[in-house]
Amino acid sequence: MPYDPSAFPPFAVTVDLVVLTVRRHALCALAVRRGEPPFQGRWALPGGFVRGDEDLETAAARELAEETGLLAHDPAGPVAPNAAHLEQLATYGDPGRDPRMRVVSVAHLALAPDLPAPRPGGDARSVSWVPVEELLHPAGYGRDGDVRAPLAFDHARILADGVERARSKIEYSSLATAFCPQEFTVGELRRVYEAVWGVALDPRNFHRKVTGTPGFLVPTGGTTTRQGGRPAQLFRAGGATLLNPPMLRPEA
Amino acid sequence: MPYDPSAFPPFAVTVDLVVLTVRRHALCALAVRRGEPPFQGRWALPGGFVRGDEDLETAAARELAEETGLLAHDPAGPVAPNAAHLEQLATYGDPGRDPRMRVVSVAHLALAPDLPAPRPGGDARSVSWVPVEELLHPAGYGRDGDVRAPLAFDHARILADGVERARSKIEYSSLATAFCPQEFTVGELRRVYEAVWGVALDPRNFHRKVTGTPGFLVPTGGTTTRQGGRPAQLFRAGGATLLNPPMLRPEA
DNA sequence: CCTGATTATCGTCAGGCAGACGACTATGAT
DNA sequence: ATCATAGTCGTCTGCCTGACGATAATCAGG
Repeated sequence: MPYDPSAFPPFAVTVDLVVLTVRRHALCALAVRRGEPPFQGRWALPGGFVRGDEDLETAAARELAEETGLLAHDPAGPVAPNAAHLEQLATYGDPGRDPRMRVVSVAHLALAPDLPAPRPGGDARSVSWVPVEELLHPAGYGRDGDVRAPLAFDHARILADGVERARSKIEYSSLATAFCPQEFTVGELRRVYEAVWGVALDPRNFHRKVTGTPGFLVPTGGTTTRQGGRPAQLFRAGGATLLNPPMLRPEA
Repeated sequence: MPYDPSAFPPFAVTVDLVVLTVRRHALCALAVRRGEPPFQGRWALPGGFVRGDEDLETAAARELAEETGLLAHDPAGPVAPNAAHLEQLATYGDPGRDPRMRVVSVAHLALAPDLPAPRPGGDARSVSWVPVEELLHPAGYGRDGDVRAPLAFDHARILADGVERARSKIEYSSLATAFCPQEFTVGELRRVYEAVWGVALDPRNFHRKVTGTPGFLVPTGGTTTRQGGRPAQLFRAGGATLLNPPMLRPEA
């Protein structure tokens, strides 16, 4: 089998984004409404072609910025106020996943805090935060104008993989703080876990766990009462990235 | 930004394989010696181009079979005697990672039992099991004919990612049994963990843990004395794929 | 046959952590 | 003032783990 540079079939390579946030106690994903065939009028994940001289992660960060204005979080640099966690998720390359041509898509997962202004970029397409439940199980939903149809292409599977990655990763890492603003309370962090896992957690045990794990949370000294009730301490994310022992997800 | 099917740069897409096994108490990876530039004479991971009508996982399984004769394990089908675990690892696409052209490589991770005949396929290239320590830290090694040079391309990073995936995944899944033959003893399974993690485990606590986890191990009734000492019970892998609570990796 | 080396297997005990849940605190709303 | 709401601190119990003692069943060699 001698090497022949002309003997490989050409592929288009794209990045697709699973961008997750927590809004109003629900896990939501960024979705764009398709304006043209195939799958015209259906929801799809944002994404685009990788450029000829571009790194995969750079392409994902560029698409993220174009769609949301979010910057990918650089672990080495300073923490930008609108930084998001970004990591590679998986790659999808079935022949026929795009009817137009052979496309291999490197999906990425981004986690962002609930943005005051999650408005789309300069693009004219409709971009929205949609609860993942609606996107993954569209049958039971669809009040008023909602598109009651499954996601375009194989994006339902990509989204499901991204959601499962997020669900399992907040178990053993401090990644849940990526859903929170820079300063947050224990209760707000707990509501992130509850929204992502879809369960209720005991506030007292949760408080003991997260405040007792060294390096997870750093108190800032301030307090807030924005949730009502007794004022709560404000924290920032600490340096620890791994949670040991992990936060256990309750049985389904 | 109107859609233009001709506006994307063409990429070559390959699959690279991190095939791991445990031989003589050491974690080993399958490596091929490169016979031509670039990186002539260096170790590289096995891999090849994805065909035009081929699924990514199919391409990985095909390469695996070509290099080792192993079949990818089909969870739905019967357990073949030479079946290996195969899963997607990550995708590497830096411009310039291959000096010849723009190549995006979808790396896969395969875990195989120690094969009596791990001989290469019909290919003329030199294929060997090499301890991962030698491949990742070549400076301190290299007795007699060994190539004391780092892996070709970005394969050292791919291998490191694959090893880390295997190390973390045997913590919370029953995947370690993929390194064992169909029937194995608790001691043999323990030596797998010790080789992959590079630590010593207490045989008594390990025995209690694995035999006490429901669905992990199924006794076959037979015993063996192939390790010397008192005869040990033989087990098969049970149906459970998730270990809850996980097997804890001792601190480094 | 007896002895020691080797591996497997069972048991015990103390410490740590999680789930269940009681109690108290500090705010805003009525 | 009273209530609803959310936060924070404790207690208790059961499970799991790490450390380690003890026993069992084989083989090698005298």
